[in-house]
Amino acid sequence: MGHLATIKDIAKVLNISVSTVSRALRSTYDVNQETKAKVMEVALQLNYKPNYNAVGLAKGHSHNIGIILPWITNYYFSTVITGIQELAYNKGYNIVLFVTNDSHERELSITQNLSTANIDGLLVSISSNSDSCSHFQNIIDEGIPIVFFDRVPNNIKTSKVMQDDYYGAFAAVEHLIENGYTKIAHIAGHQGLTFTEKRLQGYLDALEKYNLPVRKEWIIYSGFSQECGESDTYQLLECEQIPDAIFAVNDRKAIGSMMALKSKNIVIGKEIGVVGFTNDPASTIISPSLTTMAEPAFDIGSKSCELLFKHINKKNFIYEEVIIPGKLIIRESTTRE
Amino acid sequence: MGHLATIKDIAKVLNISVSTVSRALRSTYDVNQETKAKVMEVALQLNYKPNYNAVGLAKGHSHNIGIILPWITNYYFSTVITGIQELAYNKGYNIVLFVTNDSHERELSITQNLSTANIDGLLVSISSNSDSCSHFQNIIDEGIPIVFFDRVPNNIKTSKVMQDDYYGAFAAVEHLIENGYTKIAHIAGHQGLTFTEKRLQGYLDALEKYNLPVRKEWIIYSGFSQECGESDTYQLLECEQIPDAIFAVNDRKAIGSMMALKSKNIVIGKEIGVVGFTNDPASTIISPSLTTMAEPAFDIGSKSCELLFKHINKKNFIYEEVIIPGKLIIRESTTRE
DNA sequence: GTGAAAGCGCTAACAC
DNA sequence: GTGTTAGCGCTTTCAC
Repeated sequence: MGHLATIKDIAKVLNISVSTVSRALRSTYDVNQETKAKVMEVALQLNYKPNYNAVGLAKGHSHNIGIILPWITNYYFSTVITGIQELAYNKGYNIVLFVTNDSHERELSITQNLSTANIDGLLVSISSNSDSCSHFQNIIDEGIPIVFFDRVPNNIKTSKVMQDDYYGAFAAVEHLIENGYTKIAHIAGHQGLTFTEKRLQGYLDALEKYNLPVRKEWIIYSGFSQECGESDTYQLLECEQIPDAIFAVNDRKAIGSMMALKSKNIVIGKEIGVVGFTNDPASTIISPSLTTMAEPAFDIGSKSCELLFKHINKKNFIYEEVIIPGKLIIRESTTRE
Repeated sequence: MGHLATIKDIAKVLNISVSTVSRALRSTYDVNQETKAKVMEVALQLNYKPNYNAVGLAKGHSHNIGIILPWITNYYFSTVITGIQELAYNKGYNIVLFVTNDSHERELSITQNLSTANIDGLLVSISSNSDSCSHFQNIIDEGIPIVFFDRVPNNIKTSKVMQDDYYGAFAAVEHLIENGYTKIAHIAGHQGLTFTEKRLQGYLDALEKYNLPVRKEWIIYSGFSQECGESDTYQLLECEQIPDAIFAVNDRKAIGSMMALKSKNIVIGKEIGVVGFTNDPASTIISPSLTTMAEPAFDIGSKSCELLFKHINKKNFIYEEVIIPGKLIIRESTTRE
């Protein structure tokens, strides 16, 4: 207790030098098979674990990757993290987690206090009101790579991975149209966020393709919460022309919307169709079940992590923007009869 | 780019020694106010960030705490992490996250590969089938403190923080009884887990208090998933005596149970009452809404973290077991008319 | 194939 | 109040 075994201890036991031990442990350079075997044995015996602080200091990297995101208490982000975790674990990297609570100030404070010496790379999903992203550019300039996922800034040149927000939205709205809905509203997310804009564009283009009306009052920007979905919907129900379908930027808002509709005794599907985005498990719990564009959250996580490792391993790795398609899951909320 | 500022750089600029810089930066010992101000200024100018690898090496600790838990993709655990994160952030600690996927093998591998030199303490919720917990005892013996939360082992002497599983279950079942349900079943979690046993005991004692029958076939152990809740319920419906209420070990199982009941057109509340445990947001999304014992997930996280810091700061801190009460939230699933 | 020694960035005696 | 120096555990030239 108290004293952890070091390579010095191993060296002493075998009466060899620390450098040999170091080499043996990492099976690098040419080291005698016998010596190596002995080193391994003693290491095991002494319960030796490398001190990553020391390794990091000596080698100039840390074995850590950081994740910065708005929240973890929802299906999407927690699943992304699980995907990241899986890959990082296999590569022997540790994950250091930072939660911004979707606050730009917190995001700033986190990035400014981040000791870049302790993080080999960063995976980030920016907060809603991060119009300026210079704090991330600074980090990149300091030499530590960043891969953005989901909520990506558009003025930084680095790898990004996203679900197919544009076609996802397009397909969701097209599905609504194919099912006979014609007055389609969109309850959107925070204005300014790239994916919010892309989903909006998909919505608009689908309407245009089918010559359906676009009404300003049918497009409402607000937050991403269930509550926002609820209040947006009440607002929609006050419109001069009441829509017959709602495309929500995510499932939480779609669910809020359904709650509002149910409270007004509006029959979902028949009177007003609702389609969401995510495929949150809650979409099968609510009744009627929610039609939604499923997001490949786990894959987004593992793909982001994969790209990050490429950046870490070869600097000047050409950045990539990866777009992973979603999958429309048709359920009851868009069924008319 | 490339070169990060070090205390040496600061020292060079001001033509003073590194130790003065070091002292000034940490505002420890007595250092001239003027010198200190200058150091701070240059540090800011050079965008100096301490290299925690080096600090860790020199001081023998790491600024990191680890979290090991089964999953993060559910309301409870992700909220606990958020609570931990909040406290850790304020104390300037980083969080290193490990997910076991509820696999004992993974848990073992994580703990065995854990370099204890890089973690000052550990917060853990054990996996379902971790009957043996010697791997955690080993870590404690190596000198790094552990605080367990929620899923705690009972053969390790260290701080633990839990919701009040026993009284929570007792109160939930008592609520059922007060509402006239008399044939109450319990769909439990994995056998062997402390909290599973405590909730079972609360259930049993409530029945006993009111002289209600305990039937073996009404108590089903299985996993914690919604699917398990569903299949457990189908099994219950096959019983010779069909229960008129179900107490589920958690909300996910309760929801699975409700799905099963709904598929059989059984009117929840009226015919069969259901009560859960957690207060997962899904409990208000499902219809009828689910009565549940709310768990103080966030507080569990921050309290665990607080205790861990106490252990870290004074070794031989007497361990504490903290039990945080829950709160019964009555909704429709236990309303008879 | 192995050892000696310098050094990664920082802290902490110990001098003065 | 400040400087000098050793050392944390490891990697890595450079010798041999």
